[in-house]
Amino acid sequence: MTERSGRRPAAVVAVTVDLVIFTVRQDRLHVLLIERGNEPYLGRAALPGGFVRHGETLDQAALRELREETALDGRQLHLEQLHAYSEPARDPRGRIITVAYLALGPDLPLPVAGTDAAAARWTSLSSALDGGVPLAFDHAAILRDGLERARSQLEHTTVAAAFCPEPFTVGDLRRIYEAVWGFKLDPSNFRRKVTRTEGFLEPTGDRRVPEIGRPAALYRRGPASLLIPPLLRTGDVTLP
Amino acid sequence: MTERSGRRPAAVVAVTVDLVIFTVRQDRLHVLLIERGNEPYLGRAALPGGFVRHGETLDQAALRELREETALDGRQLHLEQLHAYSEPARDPRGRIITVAYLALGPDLPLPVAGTDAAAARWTSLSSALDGGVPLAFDHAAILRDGLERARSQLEHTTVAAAFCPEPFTVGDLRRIYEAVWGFKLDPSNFRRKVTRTEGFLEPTGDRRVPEIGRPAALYRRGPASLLIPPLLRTGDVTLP
DNA sequence: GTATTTTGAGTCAAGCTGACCTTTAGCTAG
DNA sequence: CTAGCTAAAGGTCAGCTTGACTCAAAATAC
Repeated sequence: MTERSGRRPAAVVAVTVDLVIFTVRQDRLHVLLIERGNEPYLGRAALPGGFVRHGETLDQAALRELREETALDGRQLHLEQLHAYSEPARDPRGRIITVAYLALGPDLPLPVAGTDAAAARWTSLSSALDGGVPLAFDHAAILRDGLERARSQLEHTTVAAAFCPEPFTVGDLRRIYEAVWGFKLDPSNFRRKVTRTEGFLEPTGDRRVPEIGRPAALYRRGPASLLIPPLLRTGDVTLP
Repeated sequence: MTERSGRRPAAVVAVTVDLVIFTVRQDRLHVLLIERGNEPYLGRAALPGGFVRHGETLDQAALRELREETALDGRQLHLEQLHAYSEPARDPRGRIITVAYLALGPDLPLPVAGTDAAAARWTSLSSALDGGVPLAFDHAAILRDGLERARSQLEHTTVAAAFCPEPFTVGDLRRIYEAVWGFKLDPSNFRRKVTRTEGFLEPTGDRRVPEIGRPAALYRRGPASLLIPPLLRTGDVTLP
């Protein structure tokens, strides 16, 4: 910051973190939404989140909210900062800036009851985005940005594996991609791609026998984090 | 945010924006640094920036700072939000969160004198990052993140053209890539790539006669913003 | 005119992609 | 026991892109 700081009064604001927590259940992308128990937007659906406390970094606040809302410790899932939203009128209570985080995790245990959070539930992305479930504040825009980031991350990184409880099969992983991107992938070509990418998948040696079909080899997440080259070349993805 | 907001005291913080402004001069990447005229870090080099004012969005604050520091209107250059930095001890004056922005522009007119900003100057990335010019606050980390983002953006988008004053040649554009990425590209293959990417370059029909060498065709920026597929497949870039 | 420099076009082997086909391994129905 | 079903796993192949390379074109300097 510049020395201008001493002359103009600094705008003092409150800062929150909001979480876009994605998971895939029944082959469809879901987001964790809570029902607001206070004004404003009482009763409306919203992204989980809360105020940043004194002495806390944004990352720490996001991890704390994640733990409080989902009883997840955050060490098992992917968490990254998404964007800061600052429209002065975005919160009727006053000047509140929020920093959104994107979290990707396997089909998580449902949020614990009994916390001070109102009812939290997994909502399919289609219901959350088509206007059937109106969201509080600017959370619809945040959700759209989170979806866009998640789709991009799947193409360029190995985070898709964060959606899969270990161990998982190549088919499990492919269904993650299909749920997030919204279209089918060729199973054979997908397998060739992910198994040839060094460090993406580590075979456990075991197999899983499904109810129908041939048994599939099981894998763990490997050490690689980047997908080079990316998974697709045609970069257009359609909304669900 | 959740209803928890009403029970716990919200941490009230000041928010600043800091700008990582890159340009390419003499085939080398440069960043705009100011010399601090106030405590803390009096006399140290720092990224330009300042406090967000009341009723102002972060984007507006970043554009305003950009205008104040560089006399640029921001309509000609690329500006995007980079990351929010929130380490409680990052500013000795107290709890100050900063949202960093990345700006890419052509070799800009040097910052106007006479503003309340202290001396501002273009600093080569090598001097700014090798420790020869220690930066105030956590600005060294912000600068590294900005460089990483800029390198990634060049690979996946057409923002490299934002570094070039129009009209420009394919060689001009290639030298941008070489300066930001820190290695040479094959001129012939680079030309094939960028001219075949639909909407990247629009020929003006004119040519530019250089001091030495064959005249080069001139181009304007096209409407495309994404590079599909990306420019490289080997994704490793070395620091300057 | 010759040397030099940069642009611009072309060649070619190697590798990857997307589309498609075949086989394998388990289950279930009859 | 066999036939049929499903999904996994592996293979084929034309077409495209890439990276390395060569070569011609257009200007200036000497």
